[in-house]
Order: sequence, then C-alpha cells, then structure tokens
Amino acid sequence: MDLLLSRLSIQVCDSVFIKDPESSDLGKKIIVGSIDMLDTMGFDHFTFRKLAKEIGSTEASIYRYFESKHKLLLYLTSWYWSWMEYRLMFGIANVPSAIKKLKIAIRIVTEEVVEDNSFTHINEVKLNRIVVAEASKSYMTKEVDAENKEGVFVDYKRLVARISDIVLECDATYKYPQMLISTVIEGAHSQHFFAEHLPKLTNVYKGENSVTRFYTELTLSAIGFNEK
Amino acid sequence: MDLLLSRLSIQVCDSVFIKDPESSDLGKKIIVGSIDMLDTMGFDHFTFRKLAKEIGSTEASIYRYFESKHKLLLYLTSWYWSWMEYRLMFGIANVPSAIKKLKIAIRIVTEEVVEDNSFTHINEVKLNRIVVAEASKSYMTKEVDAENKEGVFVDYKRLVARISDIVLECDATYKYPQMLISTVIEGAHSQHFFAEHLPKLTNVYKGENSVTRFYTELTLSAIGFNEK
DNA sequence: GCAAAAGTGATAGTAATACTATTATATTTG
DNA sequence: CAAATATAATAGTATTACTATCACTTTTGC
Repeated sequence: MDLLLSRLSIQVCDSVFIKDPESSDLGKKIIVGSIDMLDTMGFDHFTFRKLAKEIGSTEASIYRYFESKHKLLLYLTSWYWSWMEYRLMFGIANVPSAIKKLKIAIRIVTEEVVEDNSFTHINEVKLNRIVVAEASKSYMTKEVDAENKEGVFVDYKRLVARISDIVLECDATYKYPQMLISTVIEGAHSQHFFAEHLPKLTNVYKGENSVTRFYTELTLSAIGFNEK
Repeated sequence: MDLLLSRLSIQVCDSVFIKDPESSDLGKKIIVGSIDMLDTMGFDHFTFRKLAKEIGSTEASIYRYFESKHKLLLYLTSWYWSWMEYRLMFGIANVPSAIKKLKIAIRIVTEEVVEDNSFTHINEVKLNRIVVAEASKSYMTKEVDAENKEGVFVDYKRLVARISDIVLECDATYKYPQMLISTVIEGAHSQHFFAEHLPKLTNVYKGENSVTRFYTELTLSAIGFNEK
C-alpha cells in the first residue's frame, strides 16, 4: 500500500494550523516528535516545552505552527481520519457487493493498526494508539461548537458519511446509519482501550480479532443480515 | 422514586476522597458547587480556586476533601454509576422476563435524565450532562492502571456486569456481553453529545427517543431477538 | 548578486494552574 | 473545660500555556 502512494499526500483542514507542518523540516520534526511523545506520555503530560527540548528547537518556534497543543491534536486526528478514508476507498475499490464493502469498512476502522507501512514520516501504529486514547478529548470540550464551525471535524464527518452510505446501499430503509457507524468507530476505540486497561468492561478472546468480529456481527445483525 | 429512598444513601469507593464529602456541610457544598460549575464551564476550565470562591471557602479547605479535581470527577462519576445501578435494580425488581429486564436496563442507561427527582442535594440532571461530557476523561489517562488497582472504577464495572448478566439470561451462548453493554453505555453518551454538537455523526428524530430506540434494537438484534 | 522577506533560535516575561505549608480562629467532643 | 478537629486566611512554589523581543540565518524575487 505504501509504494502506490509516493506521490500522494494527506490533506488536513488548514484552520488547525498556523503554518503547514508539511512545508518545512521543523514542521515535520514537530509532527514526528509529538507523535512519539503523545504515545509515550499521553496528551495530559505533553507540553510544547518538552517537545521543543526533544526535537532541539524552542517553544516559540513550535507556536509558529500550532496555536496550542489542542490544535496539534486536532491536526493529528484529522490526518488520521483522512488516512482512514484513503484506506477505505482503496479497500473497497472495484468491490461490487455492498455487504462486502461494509465488512471491509468495518474491518478497516475497528482493527488495530499493527504495521507501520508508512509512505510518509508519520508512524501510523503510534498515531492509531494516540487516536484511541486521546481523540475524544479533541471534541469533548466547551469550544466544540465554535471549532466545528471552523470545519476542524470535517475529515471525521466525511469518513462517517462514506461508511453510512455503504450501510444505506445494503439497506436503504435503515433509519440510523450515522448513529450505527459512529457507534462502531468510537466503540472500537473504547474496546481496544478497555482490553488493555479495564478488561472487565470487554470480552477479548485470544487468537481472534474480537473487536472486529463483534462490530461486524453487530452491524450486520442491525441491518438484518444474520448469517453467522 | 425519591420518597422511597429518604433513608438510603449512595456509597462511593473511599479511595477517591480524603474526607467523605457527605460528612459535613462544607463537603456537601463542594459537591453541589462542583456539579453546578462542571455543568456550566466543563472540566477543563474548572478549578478549585473558582469553586472555593463560588462556595465561599478556600482552596486549602477543598484539598482536605479531594486531592485533585480529577479525584473529584471520579467521585461524581462513581456516584452516578451507583445511582444508575440503584435505578436499574429498582426498575427490574419483580420483572420475571429476561428480555423485558434487558429492555428496561437499556432504557435506563441510554435515556437522558430529565427530572431532578433527587432524594439528596445532588442534581441528577446536571450530573448526567457532566457524565456524558466528561466521564471518558476520568479513565482515559496514563494513570488508569494504578487507579484501577485502587478500585476507583468498581462502580462502573459492577453496573456493566449486572446488565451483562441480564444479556446472558436472554442468551447464555452470547460471546460478548460486556463488550455489548459497554458499547451501549458509552455509545449512548457519545450520541447524546453528537446530537447536540456534531449532528452529522448521528440520527436523532424529533418526537422519538432515538438513542434509546437505536440501542434497544441494536442489542436485541445482536442477541437474536428481531421483533421490530 | 543583492536586498527584502521569511524562518528560526535564544531569552525573557506574564498570568494562571495545581498544588503545599503555616498559622490563627472557631467548633465540636470526651 | 481541655483537647482535638475543622475551617479560613494567607503565602509560597513549580509548572503550564502562552506572548514578546531581538538577533541571526536562509530563502526568494528581481
């Protein structure tokens, strides 16, 4: 999947950054360094001061790219959703059966990213862990309405819309496609987190990808395709 | 439901507080005041300094009850889960049918709390909104494993266990009862939040309790009871 | 090839946050 | 009534989340 894309780049809504981090070496260092640090120490303990030290730059320079660590998180999560959309479109290309497309989509958004097949400097395995643990903090704020108007959540909404459309292809009468898909995406994140930290809240069996199985069955039975 | 309980009180795991806030007037003011302020300004903007000013006390005094605002949030969410468990046990008492019990349970954990039928000083309507918007921040931290060992999440785990048991009563062979129930509870919170702030991620129709309907149908079809 | 513009680093500074410590005073209890 | 306990008042610290200034270097546009 990597080679095919050497001439492609993921676009992120430009209201989340002041200066595009893809446009310079320092910008890329900020992205690579922040992914490392967010994965290791989590969003709460992460600061621009620590990042500056790590990448051999200064706080002031980082602030020229992102106005806050919150905006940096928005950048990373948006990048991730755009990347997921790309993987989705690629995964379902030339697949004629709607139900097959739906199964592929569910698999893509629910399974853990394990290989860093990156075609860029971004480590998708680490980014996946960051999104699982921190993405909800990017919108669970009092500023969500103002930021939503600025368009910072478009990439996530577009991904949900695309998969919801596949749901409607399978069953045009289904009343809750967006609710179903956002439940699956958000739920899969929670369940991966629970499996690691609060196992009593989930059921993960060895030797099977339980989260993907569960959400695939859940989705299919919700729209009336029960063929376990 | 209020009157019946005038002699009952909700117990919260004592590792989340230094001094029980139920044991004094100041303690109760801290709880009432923090619920008001968290509902209004959100967890991120909430500080003990502001709370102290609001309730006419001091930061130092509040710190004698809770070692951090994070522990205070844990207290409030634990209280909420215990209250939910109480509502659940009351709601299913003397109901013989497992499937009816399950429907009642799903309704209780997914519908918005609209009436403050409080039998205490705690405003459950506000607390419900706080849990919807902030509860995930109480466990999405790097300290989750250490805190879990201290038992701070027992109330949530017990609620999930109780409803999972009902799922198993309906279908003893179902493989993912905990995963299903935590998906429903967490998902309902997300969907209520989305309905208010990111409506493209959900489907909420006027005149029906869409979230409860959706999760009820989802749960029943998951365990093979399709009788829409 | 050179002047202007832009990007970066170094340093300093501010207001707010998340606490801790100390002491005085008021209230409860044995 | 003495001792213990709870609270208020005040002060202080380290860290965070920024903003501002200035010097230096690199890029670019003509």
